[in-house]
Amino acid sequence: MDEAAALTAPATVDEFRDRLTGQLDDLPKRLRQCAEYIAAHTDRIAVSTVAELAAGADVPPSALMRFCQIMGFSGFSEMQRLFREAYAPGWPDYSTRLKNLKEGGAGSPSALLAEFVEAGRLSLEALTSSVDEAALNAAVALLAQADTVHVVGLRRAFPVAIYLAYVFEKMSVPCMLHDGVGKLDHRFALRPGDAVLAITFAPYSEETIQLAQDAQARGLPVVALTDRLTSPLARSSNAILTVPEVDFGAFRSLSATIAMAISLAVAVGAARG
Amino acid sequence: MDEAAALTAPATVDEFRDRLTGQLDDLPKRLRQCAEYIAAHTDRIAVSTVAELAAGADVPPSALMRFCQIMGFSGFSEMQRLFREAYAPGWPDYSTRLKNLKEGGAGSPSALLAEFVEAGRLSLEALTSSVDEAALNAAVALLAQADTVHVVGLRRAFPVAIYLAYVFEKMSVPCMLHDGVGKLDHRFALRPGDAVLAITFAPYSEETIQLAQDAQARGLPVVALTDRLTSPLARSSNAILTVPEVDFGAFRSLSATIAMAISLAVAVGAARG
DNA sequence: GCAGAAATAGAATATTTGTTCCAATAATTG
DNA sequence: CAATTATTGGAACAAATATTCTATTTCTGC
Repeated sequence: MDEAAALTAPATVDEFRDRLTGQLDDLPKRLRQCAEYIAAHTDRIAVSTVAELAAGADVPPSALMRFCQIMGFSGFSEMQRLFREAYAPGWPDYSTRLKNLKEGGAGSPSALLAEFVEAGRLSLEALTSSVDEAALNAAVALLAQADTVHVVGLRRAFPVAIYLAYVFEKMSVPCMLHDGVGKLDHRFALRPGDAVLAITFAPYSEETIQLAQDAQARGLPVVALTDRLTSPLARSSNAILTVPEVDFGAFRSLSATIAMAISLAVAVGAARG
Repeated sequence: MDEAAALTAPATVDEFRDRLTGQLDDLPKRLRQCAEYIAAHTDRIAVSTVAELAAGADVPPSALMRFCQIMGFSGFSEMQRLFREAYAPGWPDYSTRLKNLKEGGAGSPSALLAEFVEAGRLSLEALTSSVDEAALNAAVALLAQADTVHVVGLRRAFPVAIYLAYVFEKMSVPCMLHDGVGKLDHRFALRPGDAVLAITFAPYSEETIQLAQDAQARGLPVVALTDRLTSPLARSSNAILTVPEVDFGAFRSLSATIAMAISLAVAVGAARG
């Protein structure tokens, strides 16, 4: 009676999402409303009633029931069971432990740690929503074609530059780190066919911007890793990657920046084979 | 009729926990079973029925109802509402977005990014549960008393060492970074009254271990930042901080390590005033 | 524009789930 | 040890919730 696809209910949340996106296009009006609301509020399924979800999607409860059946479940309860069981996430302990750490009192080492952990975590989560996949792919392509990758990043960006150089080395990608040691200026090491990976955050480092401009002027591709699209690097780069780092106090956690950097480096290494 | 405390229901999850631990001691057998089960499975309240929780606690449903009332709620439903509403943040689109990133296919840049983000996040969460507060406080005390802090960390630990040096500098803490540039060995820069902060992870770097041993032999305090308590640094350090970093592929995210390092540095800076 | 099919809304129903109450039991006190 | 009080278990009840059904509306293809 039913369509072939609907015979078996999704057994995991991932399967559920796949089926949802797969069916989204050929669905009548009300059912599509359901699908869209559910897609945007998947997390609430476990803790809501049919009536609540239906109200949220602005459809009558019966429409939502039909939606559940379209998705392959016998009804709402069966669908909800999937999400109630899948709902195990780190929530409980994690925030409790964080709270315990903070109890040492403001300024205590463990309270500080809790703050930095939280800043790092927020940064990472924000990164998943702000990442520009097209720019990331472009950046990988540019660097994968380069003869030598020149990495530049100073001050607070220097740890990231160092780590990038380390990863590139491990992946056998020819890489030169412009570290400013001895105030030596290696700009003439830039050769045709090379590419530059420039990293800087506000307050932007003059030397980094300079090198990026130089490279750009000589026709070399530049990839920028920075904090916003309005960064001074924007004008002189062919691909711009931004990371929304959450600061605590005067210091940034670097978690998101490093995650982005290492992904970039590994992808480049892989693309070169 | 009721005890004074029970007149008003907890308005937040934290208040709930406080009241729970407060009452745990003077509770009859069955109610204590409830309290203990609930304390251990707080996260399941939002997605379970009275019957399920009661079965888990091995008490009849009515006992659990009485427990809800003892806690100040009118009944189970009211208690559940607290947890259903409190549960909004964190999970919802985050894991969705992560999944979308992964959909680029294994090995695609955005899939890699998703993996590294996840590794970083897990590392940070694990850090909150594994941190040894006593060791952390001891480490801060040791470094706060030092004339000069010597930071050493090479290879994959080098980015962390660099960042520590940067933060110490910003906080006006006298600090010397042993960076191995030119293979110069600065071990004779260690003066009485100084302290060493040594960072290394498996495979451990010989030079780092060496410097720590030297310092220890000369009576200087050594703080170790490493991956396990059985690290070779353990023998030659006065305080040992371990970070449980989750790797993806061959590379570690460094998120937890950096969070620990920066907390340590800021706490030391603050302690010095 | 007219069948026929598909989709929809809302009311009616069935089921699950929460809640109360009281008799039975265990603990406490004089 | 008896009397009183507190605690417990389970059955009966009430409320909330999911589900089905059907008349009505909206699409679709000719």
